Amino acid sequence: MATGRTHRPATRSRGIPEATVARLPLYLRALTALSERSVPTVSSEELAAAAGVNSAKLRKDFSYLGSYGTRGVGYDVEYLVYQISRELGLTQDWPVVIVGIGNLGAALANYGGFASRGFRVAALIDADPAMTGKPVAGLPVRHTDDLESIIRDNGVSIGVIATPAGAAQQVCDRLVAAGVTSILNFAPTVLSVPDGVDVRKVDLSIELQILAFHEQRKAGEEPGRPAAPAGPVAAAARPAAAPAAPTAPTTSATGSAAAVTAATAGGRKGPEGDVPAVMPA
Amino acid sequence: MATGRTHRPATRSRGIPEATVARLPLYLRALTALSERSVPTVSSEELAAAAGVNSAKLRKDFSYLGSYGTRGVGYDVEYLVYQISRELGLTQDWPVVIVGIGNLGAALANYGGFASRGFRVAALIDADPAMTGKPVAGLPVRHTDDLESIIRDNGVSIGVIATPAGAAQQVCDRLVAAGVTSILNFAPTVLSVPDGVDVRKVDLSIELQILAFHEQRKAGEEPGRPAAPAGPVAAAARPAAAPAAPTAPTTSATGSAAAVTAATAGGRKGPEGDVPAVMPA
DNA sequence: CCATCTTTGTGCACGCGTTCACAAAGACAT
DNA sequence: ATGTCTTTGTGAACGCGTGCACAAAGATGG
Repeated sequence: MATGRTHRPATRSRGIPEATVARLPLYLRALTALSERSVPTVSSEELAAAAGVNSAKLRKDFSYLGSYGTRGVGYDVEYLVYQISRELGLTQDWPVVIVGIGNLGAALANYGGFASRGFRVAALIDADPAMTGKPVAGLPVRHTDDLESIIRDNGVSIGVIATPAGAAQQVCDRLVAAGVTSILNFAPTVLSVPDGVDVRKVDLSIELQILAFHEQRKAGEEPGRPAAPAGPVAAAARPAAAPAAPTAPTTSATGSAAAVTAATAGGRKGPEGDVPAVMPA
Repeated sequence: MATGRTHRPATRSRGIPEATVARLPLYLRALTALSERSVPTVSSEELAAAAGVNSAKLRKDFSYLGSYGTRGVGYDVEYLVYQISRELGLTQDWPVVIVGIGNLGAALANYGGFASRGFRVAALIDADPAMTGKPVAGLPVRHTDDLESIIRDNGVSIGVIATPAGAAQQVCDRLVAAGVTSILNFAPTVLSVPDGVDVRKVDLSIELQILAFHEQRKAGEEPGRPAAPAGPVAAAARPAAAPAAPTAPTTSATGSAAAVTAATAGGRKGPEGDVPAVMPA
């Protein structure tokens, strides 16, 4: 999976644990598949296998929603689909805007899984004037100048940011100021938002780095040390040069501290330069 | 953030907790930014703020790597960048293949954040013969028939799946059989892999559904019940019809159970039909 | 109506992760 | 050299999430 939740100290919303909420879409997908096959009921064991989780965990998850199962039989598929959909708020229509129509933004706009889950792309927004009016996925790209009015006219409360890192915080601020209270961030930056606004982050590069960590570990555990079976091409110390042990800083500690503080506290601008293309770094 | 890790019962690899590993890339990004600004040292407090985490957590995370800080001063930026890079295996060159060159696959191929982190796109692979040879992001698309030889010739151990859901498991099986041991899955399916293979999943739809849940909760807590301030357009019960209370299943429980078992146990084929476009559902 | 069998719902214990709070360590000034 | 001040590194407590294991519930068959 991608990264994870942003702050929210496990604020168990209405008694339903965050971990459970994160699994509900998984169950919903499996149930939808069963529903399409006209399967009337499932046991926790079967559904858990389909969703890739433990059956006890699944039952406990469902227990937070209420008792929708029948002992000795299992769960009614249709009924459970409806209950989970309702719990997730998927029985409503959620207008969504996508900001930043590069490669990724276009891919998201073309994504068919939106409408089927109650999400409707209300508008595509990009800062490049050359993009304005150009149709992407059947929608004309709107210019950033219209961001506020688009949000207000459509009652948008969920925004997707697919801009370069450097623009993300600024876009985020404008979205929030216009009334957006949930943000899905694909830009490789830590967004700062006021209380009451939810941010979730998807970061491809982080996922790959986590995989690399485990991959390296696997290779290291192999009997043969130098070359792993299907391991990476051994590239002698790519980074400039391995710095020696920490040396005493040349500038004063307080001096560097001030610089850092200025960069982060005032840091509405992404610390990392703009990423060349589109995807999360 | 996107979704999360797949199985792996918190197998603390070499003493470093999974949760810590997942945060290391975050620290690395913040440190890289500081390095580019030629900041020599950072305190845990400052770095934690830049990475959006608790300072105590950051210090504990670093303590798993060893004692790289200097009390009274902080951490040497360059040295820490090197240590984290090494720990994550980023000082090696990781050849990666992307399978499924639709909108999303193309976006990933064009992503500039790969090379800067030690990842190199070895090949782009697609099943559509019409795509074969067509250049995407400077690389000619290869046909699926060559998958095995590409993996072996380049020593690829990390694969990215950006195919429709229906093809994902099959592609996964071939990747694994050819020697891939880490997979980043963008298809909306639960992949089954043998032990020793890591799978991480990125699922856009799940992220949006989690946001919708919290958004609904916020709207529900507002004084005015029916229409939320910037809430969703109230669409009267979109789903077909709210099923009544669970009715006794018409077919026998054992009958339906068998059907489900067949669908999931044998289920190398995605339970959900192919998604129209490209992105995770 | 009773016995048996299946499957849910949950009490309980365990382990991981987070956070607090502080002692130890070192830099820096005098 | 000594004292002060900053910041790390970590012991310990707490809370959440997971998984076990079982009692309760209900279906099913005789």
